Amino acid sequence: MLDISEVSRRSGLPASTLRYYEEVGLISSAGRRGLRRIFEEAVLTRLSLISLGQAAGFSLTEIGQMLGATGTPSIDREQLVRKADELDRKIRELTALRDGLRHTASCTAPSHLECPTFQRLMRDATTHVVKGRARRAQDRRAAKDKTPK
Amino acid sequence: MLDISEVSRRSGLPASTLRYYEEVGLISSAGRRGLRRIFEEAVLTRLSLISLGQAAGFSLTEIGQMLGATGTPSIDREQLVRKADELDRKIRELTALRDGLRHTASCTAPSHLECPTFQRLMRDATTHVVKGRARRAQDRRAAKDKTPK
DNA sequence: CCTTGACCTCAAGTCGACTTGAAGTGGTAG
DNA sequence: CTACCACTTCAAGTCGACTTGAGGTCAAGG
Repeated sequence: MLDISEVSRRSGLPASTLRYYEEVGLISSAGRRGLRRIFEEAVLTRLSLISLGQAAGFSLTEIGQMLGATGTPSIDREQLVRKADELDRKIRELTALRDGLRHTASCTAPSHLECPTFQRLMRDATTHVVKGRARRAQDRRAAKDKTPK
Repeated sequence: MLDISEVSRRSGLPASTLRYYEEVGLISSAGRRGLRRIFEEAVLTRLSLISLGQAAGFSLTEIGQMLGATGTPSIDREQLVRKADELDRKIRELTALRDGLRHTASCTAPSHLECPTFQRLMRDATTHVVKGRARRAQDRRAAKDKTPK
């Protein structure tokens, strides 16, 4: 049983963030001692998963879904596979970008923008970045229409 | 020479975003026809680079630095290499996360949190996520101290 | 027993990256 | 020539993810 400062110390997250996470249902405390939250050790694992998910570019909402909204961390397998595929795409993008940067750094062409290798890398990598952007914009509009005010 | 709607169409970005990018100095227009902005073709390349950078998790500010604040896209080679290394780290993180997800999806253990493979993947991957978080928090505090109000 | 300080709540603030809306302007089709 | 409408500006709003601050509570040490 850990108090909030202990969780903070061991997770590296400020107490304010832990309270916030509890408020939005990402973690839960095992109860209170007086006013004070007490946490189980398991929360540390959950916090690791959250940080990891964030590093992967998922929103807290998505992470909440992946971890199971309600306490128990039993997860929808199909959803996991979808997320993994998403990550695969992202990794390919980043790899292309990294190669692009490396190439640009060592390319002796007068302007790397003229280099065909660079151009190809870029075009490849950008295609579905834009698609993703368009999709998210669409999602936003759809959400807004459902809640017209 | 393209007008803003043409750039919007070909880049997939709303006109409002293009104006915003110009305002913050990420792109520039070749001039005006009356009130209306006109852009060179080259802006499309630049916009691709910007989207790419975003997909890689860089802020617009960082992207501005990478692309060269002032018009010309000649870039600091050393900075490029640093960014590439950063991407390498991020790619490794994401790969670990992806493997973790895949493993979790197929693991038959009663709870994947008890699976040693999963635990190792997670611990490995989270370590410097937390470091990065701490660093950014530190940066914020430093920036605030310099501009005490 | 009383003070201290780590914890609490709740409202408001911040930051990045845009979007939205109202009100104005001017190139061009009819 | 004039009406239309795509463009413009500028201020304000939004969203996610937190942080900050004021004011309150209570367990433990002196």
